[in-house]
Amino acid sequence: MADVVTSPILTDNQNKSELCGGDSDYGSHSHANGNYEVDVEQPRSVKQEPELSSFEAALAAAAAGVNHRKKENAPPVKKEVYSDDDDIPWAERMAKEKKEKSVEKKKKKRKGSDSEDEYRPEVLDEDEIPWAERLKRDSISSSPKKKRKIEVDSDYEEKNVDKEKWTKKEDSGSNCVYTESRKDKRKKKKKDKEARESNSSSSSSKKTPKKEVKNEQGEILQKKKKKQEEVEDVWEWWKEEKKPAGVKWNSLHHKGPLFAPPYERLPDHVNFKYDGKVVQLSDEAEEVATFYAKMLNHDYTTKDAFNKNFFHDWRKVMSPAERELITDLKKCDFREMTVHFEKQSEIRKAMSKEEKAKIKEAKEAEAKIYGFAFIDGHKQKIGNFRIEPPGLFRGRGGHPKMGMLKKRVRPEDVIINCSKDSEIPVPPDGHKWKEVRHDNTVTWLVSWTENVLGQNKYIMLNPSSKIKGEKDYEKYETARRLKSRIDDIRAVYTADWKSKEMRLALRAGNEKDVDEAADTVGCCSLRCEHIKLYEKLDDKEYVVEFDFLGKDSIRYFNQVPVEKRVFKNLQLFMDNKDPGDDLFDRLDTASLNEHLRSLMDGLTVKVFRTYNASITLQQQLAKLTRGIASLRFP
DNA sequence: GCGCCAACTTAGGAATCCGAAG
DNA sequence: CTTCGGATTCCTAAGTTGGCGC
Repeated sequence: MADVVTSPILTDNQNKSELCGGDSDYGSHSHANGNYEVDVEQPRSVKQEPELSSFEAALAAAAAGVNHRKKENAPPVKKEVYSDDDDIPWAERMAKEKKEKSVEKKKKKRKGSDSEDEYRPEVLDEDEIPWAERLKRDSISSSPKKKRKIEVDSDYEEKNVDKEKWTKKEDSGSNCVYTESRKDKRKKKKKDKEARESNSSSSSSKKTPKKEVKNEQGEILQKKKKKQEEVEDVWEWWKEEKKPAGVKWNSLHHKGPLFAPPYERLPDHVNFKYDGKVVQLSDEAEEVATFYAKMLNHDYTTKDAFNKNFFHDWRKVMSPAERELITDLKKCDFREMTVHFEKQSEIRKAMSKEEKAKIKEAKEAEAKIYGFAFIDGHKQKIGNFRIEPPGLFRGRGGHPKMGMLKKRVRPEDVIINCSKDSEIPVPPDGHKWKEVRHDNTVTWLVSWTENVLGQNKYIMLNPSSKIKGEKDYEKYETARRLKSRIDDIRAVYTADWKSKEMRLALRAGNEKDVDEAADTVGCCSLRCEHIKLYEKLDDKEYVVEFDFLGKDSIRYFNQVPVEKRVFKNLQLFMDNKDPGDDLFDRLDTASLNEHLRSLMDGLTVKVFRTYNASITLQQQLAKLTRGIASLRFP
């Protein structure tokens, strides 16, 4: 069975490797046996996240009295001494234990043997050896075999190539030709095969014109050749020496960003009407009006905040005369524009194959120029080489800024990052870059500041690139280390909980400004109003009910029976607080992660997410592929 | 030490592709 | 051939995290 936690190969470039965990529900069940069932019946509007244990960890950290940012404002945590051990505030016990542990740790360190950070399981099973090392080891022990594997169709190599949809092929001439990924080719090959068969077996059955078949056959040979060279060009960066800390590249060369095409005015017969009368808008005002017209049938335009923000920003780009005339959005009639765009999209859909192919070709030509960067001499695909076009900000949930105008990005807004000795990308005619820098401690090629939230946006490499792959690799290695430590770590905070654990699936949750973003929370930013405590609910005792908006304003609702002690602690946390107060006022993501790092080097909340998603995928794969030998990972 | 922010990852939703069924 | 719906890809919003400056 494929070892998910082991292999960076499975961290595919669409971030979907975590999908298995991401869409499944762990939170609503207590998994004493560790078997996480995927619950497909979870209502879509109420989402449960997979990072089971972050909440426990949060509680642990909170209780351990970690330093926090809002200490001054926080009401003092009630200190009570209980005679019954069962009723001693968990927070206090944790603090005590932590102290004892740290003393023990120091003792151990003095002995000079295994410090926590250098923890190694006694026996390394295959799982615990980093994938790269295993690969190296394998290549040493059986290098001829390995070499053959690369040439033949091994799963491992195939996945790598798949990740790279387009790979460089040095043609006999100086031109670089890009071949499609194996996956795509497999599909094409299938088609080709069918075409050939139908051609050779019966000349009468002509599904495709003869001329075309001939071409395709020619292509097959070429493709075979390409396929071999493509494989040779896979950059096996995981076998290379690592760069010094902080350095992300030695040389970086690219063509800069591709800007959105300039605005083209609507045809004369498409009109905007105000108060029933046709109004000729200026270029700027018309462009922004089209953004709204394109969204007229979308839910967004029924939202007050969206309309208000749009109208405010639209009026800003109007000419004084327009601004004087157009004062009420309700009197604006965009329908002709909307109909025009709908027609256009229908025309696009109804285009002939040839026309579509032409457009595709033109896009590919753009991608050929702008879609690649050379990093340390290797050609790598760029993730998003097109600069975001202007439009209306589509904030999700109840975002207060939805509908605001996202302005057109000009070269003067753009910072270019490349190596000093490289050919510096040329800005469009008559323009200048905001800045050209040569910072090899970051991975972005281009950046600009977006005007709605004032945040930086970046052009970065595709997930299949070395830079992203390496990070992904690290991520899974950390998750793998967590696999060997998870029992210890859980034991730290569940020592007294015996059988029942309070396992939840929550994000960490950072503080944020309610005026700047939707009011969503995670574990660390939960407020008292987000939980309800029931001593008894239905037939269960000590039930905690969670009801809040998580990431993307997706509602999280869950009722979890917990250990009495956990329940009492939550009661304690809620004591003397208003509904709007932070539940864990002594906790934030920084201190939580600091605490986690003390348990394991490199451990953060996110690692639990990766770990849980991976282990779930592994378990599900094991369950569903039992006995299917052909699905074995090499 | 704490608050802010740059840099980076993750994931929702729209657009597009693609294949099966009618 | 058309229609439909699921899969895939693209785009970018919304998170997390670590480091830096005050």
